[in-house]
Amino acid sequence: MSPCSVADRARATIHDVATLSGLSICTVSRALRGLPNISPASQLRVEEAAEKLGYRASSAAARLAGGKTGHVAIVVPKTTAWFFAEAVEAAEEALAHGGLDSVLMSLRGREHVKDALFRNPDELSERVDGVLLLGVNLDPVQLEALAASKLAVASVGLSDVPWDNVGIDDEAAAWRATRHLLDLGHWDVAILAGNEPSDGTVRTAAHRQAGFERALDDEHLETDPDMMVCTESTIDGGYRAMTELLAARRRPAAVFSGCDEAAFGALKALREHGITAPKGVSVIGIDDHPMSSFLGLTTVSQPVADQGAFAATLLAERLDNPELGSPPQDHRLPTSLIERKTTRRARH
Amino acid sequence: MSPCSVADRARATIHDVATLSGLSICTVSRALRGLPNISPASQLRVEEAAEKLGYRASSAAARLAGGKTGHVAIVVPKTTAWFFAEAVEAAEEALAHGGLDSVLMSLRGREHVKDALFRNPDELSERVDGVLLLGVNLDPVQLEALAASKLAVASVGLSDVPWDNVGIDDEAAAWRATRHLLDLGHWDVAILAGNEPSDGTVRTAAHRQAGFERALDDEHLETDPDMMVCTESTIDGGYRAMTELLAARRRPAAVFSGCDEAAFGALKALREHGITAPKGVSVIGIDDHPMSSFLGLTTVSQPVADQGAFAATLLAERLDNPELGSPPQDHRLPTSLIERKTTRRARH
DNA sequence: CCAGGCTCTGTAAGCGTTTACAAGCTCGTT
DNA sequence: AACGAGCTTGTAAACGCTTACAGAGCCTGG
Repeated sequence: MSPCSVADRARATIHDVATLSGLSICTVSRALRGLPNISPASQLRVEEAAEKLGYRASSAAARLAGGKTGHVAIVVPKTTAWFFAEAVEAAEEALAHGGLDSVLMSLRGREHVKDALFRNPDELSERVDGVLLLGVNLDPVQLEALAASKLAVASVGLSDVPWDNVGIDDEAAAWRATRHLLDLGHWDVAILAGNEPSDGTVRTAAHRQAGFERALDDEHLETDPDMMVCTESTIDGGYRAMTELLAARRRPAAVFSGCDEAAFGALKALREHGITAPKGVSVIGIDDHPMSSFLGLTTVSQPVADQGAFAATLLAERLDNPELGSPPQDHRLPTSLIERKTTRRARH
Repeated sequence: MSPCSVADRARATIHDVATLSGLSICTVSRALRGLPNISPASQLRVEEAAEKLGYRASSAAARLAGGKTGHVAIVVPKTTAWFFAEAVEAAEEALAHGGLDSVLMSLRGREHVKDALFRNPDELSERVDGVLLLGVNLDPVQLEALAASKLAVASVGLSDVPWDNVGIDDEAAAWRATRHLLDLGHWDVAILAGNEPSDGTVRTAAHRQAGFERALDDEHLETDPDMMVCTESTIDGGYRAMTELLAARRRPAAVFSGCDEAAFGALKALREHGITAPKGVSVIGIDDHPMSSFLGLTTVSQPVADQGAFAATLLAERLDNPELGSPPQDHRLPTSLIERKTTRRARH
C-alpha cells in the first residue's frame, strides 16, 4: 500500500506507464494512440497500466513533439448576438466531445482583429489545429490565405468556400416566408433587406433578398423599389427601416423582414404608428429568435444549434483523419414556417 | 535579399532570434519575458530581432518547460443567456489583450460536466493557467478543490470566494428598484424572486430578495408571503409566476422582478389579463437586458461587459506576477436606475 | 536450411522553451 | 593591487511526448 495511490502528487508520465507495463515508452505511446502493429497483449497491458495510474497525456508535450495542439479556434463576429451565442455553445459541446478544446475568438466588429488573425494563418496554426468560422465574412485575400494554410477549416453560414460548410438554404427560406404572405392574399409586400458587403463569404442577406424576389416573380409581380429598404440586422435597424417605409406614400399590406430582430424593430415602428400586426400589416421574419415566440412573430425557423454542432463535428472528423481526402461539402439544414400572430389573411 | 523575408515558411524559433541578435537563447528568453537583470542594450537587440523575425513563442514548448499554457478557461453555465454572452465577449477581449487565449467551457446546465471539471482541478491545470468563473455555482467541495489547486482564479457574480471577484451589489440594486416603486406610492408590492440552491457560490437571487425585503422594512411594511413567488430567471418562469400571482385574490399594485427576463414574462401574463403596465400594475426589473429598452421596461442596469473585462484583467494580472500576494478582493460595480414606461405614480 | 518478408518492440533524436548553475565583467573597497 | 559584490550572459539539463529507424522474432517458400 503506497502512501499515495490515487491522485499521486505528480502526474503520471508515459514513463511511469511504460515501467508499470514493462514495455517501452514508444510502445506505450503507440498503444495509447491506437496505432496499428501492437499485439493485443501489449495493448491490454498498456491500457491497464494507464488506467491504474490515471494517466493522461500532456497535451503540451504531445503538441511539441507531434505538432498537434488539440485546440480549435471558434471565430465569431461577436458572441452577443443570439445566433452566434447559440452556435458557439453547440460547437463547443461537439468539440469537447471529440476531446478538443475550444479557443474563442471574437472579432467584435473590428476589422483589424480579423486581419491580424487571417492575414498570416501560420501564426494561427501555431495556436490551433483547426478553425471553425461562424458567420465570419472573409474577403478574398483572407479566404485565399486561410485555404492555403495547413489549418483544417469548417464553417457555418458561408457561401462558396473551399471547405466544409453548414447552413440553411437562405433563398428558399425567404421564398417560403414571402410565399406565405402571398398565400394569405397580400399582394403589396415590402422587404426589410439586410445590407452586407457583397464580396465576402457571408451572403445571407443577398440570398434572402433573392428568395423574396423570386417569390414575387413567381406571381409575375413587380418588385417595387419603394418597397425594398436596406437595414442593419438589428432591432434598431428594423425600426428605422420600417419608419422610413411608413413615411412613403403607400403603406405595404405585408412586410417580410430578412431577420427576426429587424422584424421586432418593425413591429415597434408599426405600433408607434397605431398599427398592431397583423391588423393593417402582416409581418414575417426569418430565424425564430427566442423573443419571437414571446412577441408572437410569425417566422421561418432555422436550427442554429444543429448548424454549429454539425460544422464542429465535420471539423473534428477532418482533424481525426487528415489524410481523408473527401472533397469539402456544403450542407443545407431544413427550415420550417412557424405561423404565429403577426400574419393573417388579407381582407380585400 | 533572402528569397523569403517575411512570413518565412517555418516559424522563427527562439534560436533564430538568438542568432540574429548575437545573444544566447537564455538571454533572449529572459528579455522576451521581461525578467530583470538584462542590459538595456541586449533588451533592445532582442526586441528588434524578434520583431524582424515575427517571432512568437511556442506556447506548447513554453508550457512544457515552464508549466505555463498561456490559456485561460472561461467557464459559464451557458453562453446563450444575454448576461453570459456579454461577459464572455468582454472577458475574451481583455484576455486577448493580455496575450492569453480563452478556452471556452460551457456547463450547459449539466452537473456532471461541472463535476468533471472541478472535481480534480489538476486535470484542468494541465490545460490552462487560470480559470475565470462567470456566474458558476460551485458547491463547497468544488470550491475547496479549486482554491487548493495551483490555478489562478477570478470570478464574476459570486459570493464569499477566496479569489478576486467582480459583481454588483445585488442587495442595493434590489433595494433601489423596490424603493422606486415605494417612492411612486405603491405600497402593495410583489416580488418575482429567483430560485437557486442556497449553498453555492451564486447567491444573486437571495441578495436581491434581501434588498427587496429591506426596502419594505424601511417603511415598516410587512412582506406578505402571498406577494412573494419564486421563479426561474427566464421569460417563461416570469410568465408562470405572474400568472400565479394574478390568480391570488389580491392584485399587487406593483411588481419587482429579480431579473428583466422574468419581468418580460410578467408583462406578457399581465397583458393576457388585460393589464398593460404601468396601467394597473407597475413593473420593474434588474439587469437592463437589451430587450428592456425595446419593451420600455423600467429597470436597474448593471454593467455586464465591465464586470467580465474587469475580472479578466484581474486574472491576467495575477498570472503575470504570481508571487504578488495581495489578498483577493471583492469589487462592486455601480448600478443605476433607468426609468422607462412600465412604472408610474400610484393614483390613490 | 536459409533468404526474405512480416509483425512487433526498443533506441534515441528531436520538438522549442525554461531554469539552475556557472562564468565573465565591472566596480567600489580595503 | 587584489578581492568580492553585483550585474549580465552563457551552458546544459530538463519538460513529456512523437517518430524515424533499427532490431528481434517468427513464418513462409524455395
